[in-house]
Amino acid sequence: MPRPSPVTDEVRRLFETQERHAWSIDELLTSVRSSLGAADYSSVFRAVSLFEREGVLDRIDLGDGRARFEVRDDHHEHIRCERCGRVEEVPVCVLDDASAQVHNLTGFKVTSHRVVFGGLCRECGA
Amino acid sequence: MPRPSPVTDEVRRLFETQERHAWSIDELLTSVRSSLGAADYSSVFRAVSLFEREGVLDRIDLGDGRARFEVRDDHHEHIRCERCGRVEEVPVCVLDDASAQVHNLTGFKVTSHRVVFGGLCRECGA
DNA sequence: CTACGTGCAAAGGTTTTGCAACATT
DNA sequence: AATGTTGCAAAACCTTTGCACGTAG
Repeated sequence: MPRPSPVTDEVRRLFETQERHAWSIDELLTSVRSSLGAADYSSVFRAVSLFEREGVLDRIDLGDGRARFEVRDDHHEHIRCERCGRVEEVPVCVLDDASAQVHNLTGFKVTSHRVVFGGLCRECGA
Repeated sequence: MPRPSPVTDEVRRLFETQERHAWSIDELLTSVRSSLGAADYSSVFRAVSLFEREGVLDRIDLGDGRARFEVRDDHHEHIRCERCGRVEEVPVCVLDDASAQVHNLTGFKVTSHRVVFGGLCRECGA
């Protein structure tokens, strides 16, 4: 039986139950603190690092200077509001057949891609 | 007549004459030092910041933790070797007509996008 | 003398790690 | 007693800024 690990458990629970996408460590920490009362940044960091090592989470970089984590599932892209920073999921992969073209153009063996759209969300665009 | 500004001039010269894409500040600094003998990181930083403000350079983020700069020109995507970090240009935009689809799917007003392919360059893939 | 470019050093922000304390097995 | 989880603090890494110096106008 594993030892109690409230912080790690709460981080896991957040990813399992919440609909949120692309959690930053700070966002996770805020949520964990509201549940547990207290927690340290490094503990949350170690939790997501563990899950990333286990292959449960993917680390993504949206270009806003902070790492974000989300459950590893079907590939998709992201869209981030350039005004408020809100991040949502683009539920399709628009590049599935572009890789061959990229290979032809560059000679690289394409193994991954990462797309981030920028824009204004419904609230900010109004 | 402007004052002498060897560092700024040399950074400008690198962008004007070199074929390299997506310079990081450290890469610029190394190159400037090999030409001028000595230069400071902050001077190179201020040069690229100036050029970015002037609209001559674009800052891009390839997800490797360092800012990169390149001459503002026709929009294109990037591909980065996941092993050696080499960055090359993908001389097409594979997303020109995907924005409307993204808008329909998310409701965001799409104003930009950023694509980074990952892969293995010809040397590393062998 | 004034203004600008530069170097130096330090501040900021985020990620990462070392270490000791603590609790559970 | 041993081990794993956590908190605290500091290191590490990159970007950014404050300040003083030196030089050209």
